[in-house]
Amino acid sequence: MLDISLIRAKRDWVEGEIAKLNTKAPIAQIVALDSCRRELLTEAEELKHRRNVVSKEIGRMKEAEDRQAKITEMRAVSDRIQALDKQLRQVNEELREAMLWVPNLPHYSVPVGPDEDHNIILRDEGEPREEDFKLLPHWDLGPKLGIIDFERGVKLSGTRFYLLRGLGSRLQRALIQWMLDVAVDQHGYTEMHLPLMVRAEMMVGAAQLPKFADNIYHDAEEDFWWLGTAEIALTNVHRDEILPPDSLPITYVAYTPCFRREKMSAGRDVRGIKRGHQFDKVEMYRFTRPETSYHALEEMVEQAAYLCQALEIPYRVVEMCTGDLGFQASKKYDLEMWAPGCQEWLEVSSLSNCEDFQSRRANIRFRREKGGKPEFVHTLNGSALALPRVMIAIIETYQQADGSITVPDVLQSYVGASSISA
RNA sequence: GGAGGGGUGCCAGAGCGGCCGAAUGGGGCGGUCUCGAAAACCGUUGUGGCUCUACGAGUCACCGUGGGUUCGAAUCCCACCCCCUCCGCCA
Repeated sequence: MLDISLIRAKRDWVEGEIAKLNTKAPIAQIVALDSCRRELLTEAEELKHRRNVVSKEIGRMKEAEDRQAKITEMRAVSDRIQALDKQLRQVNEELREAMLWVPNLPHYSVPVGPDEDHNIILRDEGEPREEDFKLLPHWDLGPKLGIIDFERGVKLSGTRFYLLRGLGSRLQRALIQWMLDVAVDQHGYTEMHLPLMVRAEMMVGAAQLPKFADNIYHDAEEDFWWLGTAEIALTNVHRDEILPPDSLPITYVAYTPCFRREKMSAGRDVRGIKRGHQFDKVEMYRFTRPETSYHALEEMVEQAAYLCQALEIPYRVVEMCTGDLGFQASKKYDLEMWAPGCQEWLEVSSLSNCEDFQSRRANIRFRREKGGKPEFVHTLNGSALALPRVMIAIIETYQQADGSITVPDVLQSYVGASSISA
């Protein structure tokens, strides 16, 4: 959520920034509702002041006649207040709802561009593999090795579901374990185990609702919402808190399954394990002071990139342009791994600085010093990494001429094997 | 799932419908005393909105949440959320 006073003071500038995002927001409506709200508020509060004063007088009055006269007068005042409050409630609700549809604004450093074709490839690491034999895509190699089972996944749950089997399952578990260990042991993150379903307010706080309701699994009976990413739960861990001085930065890492309806990408990426309704992910998360959040973002990019390097898989770092920033981010980087079988760059990580966009929604603040005024924290999130796509990259990159897969060095002790064969 | 109890400020804990933004104790912060510390004593200790002649002033709101009754609600009524205890059931 943006600061309403920013919209009030610099409306044209805000509208210009939103235009860069190649999206729309109900700014005109917000400005109108805001001024309406303040008019109603002023009148209501003046009347309430009068009522407070006179009501105290009534309490002290002895003469029944005087008393009754004042009570009659105040009855009218109260009726008016009630009417104003009712209007005010409605205006407030409309204003809040409208504010929830306004996207975050881009950081000044973000390149301006209408869509993903204008993203910037910052760097490219590692040589894409070329062989004299044909490198198979994972959807062929996986079933051949008995480590991915598409048919039975579909039998159980329908399209976009699959099973991992044997060393395939173990390889993924090894990756999860290894990535958590790196985050905790090398980078000092605190590991979290989270609820996978949360209340609707958490979805609003993390800026998933109201805009992305279509993409979220929802249990109507209990009103539980399933995580599309651990970011949603992590954002709300410190909801409605004022963090004491010296508590920042707070850094968390969590492994969770993620659930997405994928309504927007119906018919796309249906082959293989690239885009399922359920996938696993290790997520890094930080709460920082405003002045350190961009440094933190760069650190997180390096931490995610380290994983790609350690796995010895070619990857690249892409900086999102304004048109591809999404709803919550002020600045965002993607990490992509090269999958030589399906000949595709796969997004394995997305790292964002949301500044105070989520912390305003979820009301997460901190104090610089004892007695200082509460300020909103900055929140950052980044995958480290998304499992299915890393699995694809490993399976395709490490395949051998005999059809087996060599296990990357860093994972061998976790997998308990150096290669996977049929 | 059944029965009961409860949600008040940083914590504990009071609170006849007006004198309650809230007693009292503890904690924190500042000070007196002290070579220093402890003890004792004194003072202080929330968040948000709006307005303005704006490093300040005024005002409104906030005692789980949302409504209602009333001239006036922490106090009365309704709904919801959460917590605790006991019983039942269960990985």
